[in-house]
Amino acid sequence: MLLSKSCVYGLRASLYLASKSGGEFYSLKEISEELDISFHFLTKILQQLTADGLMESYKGPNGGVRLSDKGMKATLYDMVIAIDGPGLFTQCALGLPGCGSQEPCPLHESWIETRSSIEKMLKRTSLIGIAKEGKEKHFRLTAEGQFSWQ
Amino acid sequence: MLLSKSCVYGLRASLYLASKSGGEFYSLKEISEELDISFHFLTKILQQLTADGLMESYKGPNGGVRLSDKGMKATLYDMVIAIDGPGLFTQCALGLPGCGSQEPCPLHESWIETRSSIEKMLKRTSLIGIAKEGKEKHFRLTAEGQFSWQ
DNA sequence: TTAAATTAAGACAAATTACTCTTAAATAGA
DNA sequence: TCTATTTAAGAGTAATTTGTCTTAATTTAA
Repeated sequence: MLLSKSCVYGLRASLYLASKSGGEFYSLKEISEELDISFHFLTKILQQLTADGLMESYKGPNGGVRLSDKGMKATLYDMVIAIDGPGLFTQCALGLPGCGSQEPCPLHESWIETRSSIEKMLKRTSLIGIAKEGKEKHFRLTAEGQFSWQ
Repeated sequence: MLLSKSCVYGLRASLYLASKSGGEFYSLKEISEELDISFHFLTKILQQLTADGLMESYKGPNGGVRLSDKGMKATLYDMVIAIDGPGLFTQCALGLPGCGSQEPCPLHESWIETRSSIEKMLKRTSLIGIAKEGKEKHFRLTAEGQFSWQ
């Protein structure tokens, strides 16, 4: 798989929050139920995004998480980096540590091109962009499609 | 990671055999040592490729494996499919089962484009093509670069 | 015929990823 | 102040991937 499950869950939750974007906090319970993601697992993942400054959290009744200013400006690339790290965009397709233009593996040239097209795609896709588009096009964020962008 | 470790090992071994291409059998011991891959693990992986008809094996002294006729004509795509399966080329980037042009996830359109560029890259790259090019360009197949295409 | 070399197959172990559970800390509101 | 609600943190469990080991089957050659 291109992205880890953690990353996919993190992206879906980020898009959920981007679609709300009223500045309020949304509880992890609500998010996990709406998106059909394990509550505790999602908690861990969003803690990473909070630690990274892409989200903010608030404890106690009516607490929850929301996108920070940084998070509101973020692209999918930022979210992927925060959760999966930069490996996808830096590593050799054959996993060879010394691979580079100096001493390339057989896939090097092709792969850096493909890899950069993945990177560009994620960098040009902003959370708020999708949230806006989602309201028109009713994208699905869950397996059963129960989530609605309103 | 884009490809599993099994897949990467399988690709590297396939390229190794393509670079020899004399029709002889090469022992797994030799291949695993040259490419610095665990012998038993590599055995398992190449058994898959043998089961898939991309390689042929022969037991006993001077036994080993070689690319079959099918394997000699194969592209990296064929090898990836045989080891990792078609998931990379069929699945939704967000892992949503029902995702498609009917009910797309937010990444659907971008992802099928990116996904197809990965697919095209792997499909246009044949084992023998790389073997030929490797002899000119001395690509690396190992971390330490000890393998030479001759 | 026997021993050595080799792949095949399956059980096992370790590492990583995915997920769950429990307890602690913070906060709001009664 | 007390209780309920919520995130934080960490330990624990399960599943998957990666890697190892042992035994069996096949084949060659002495």
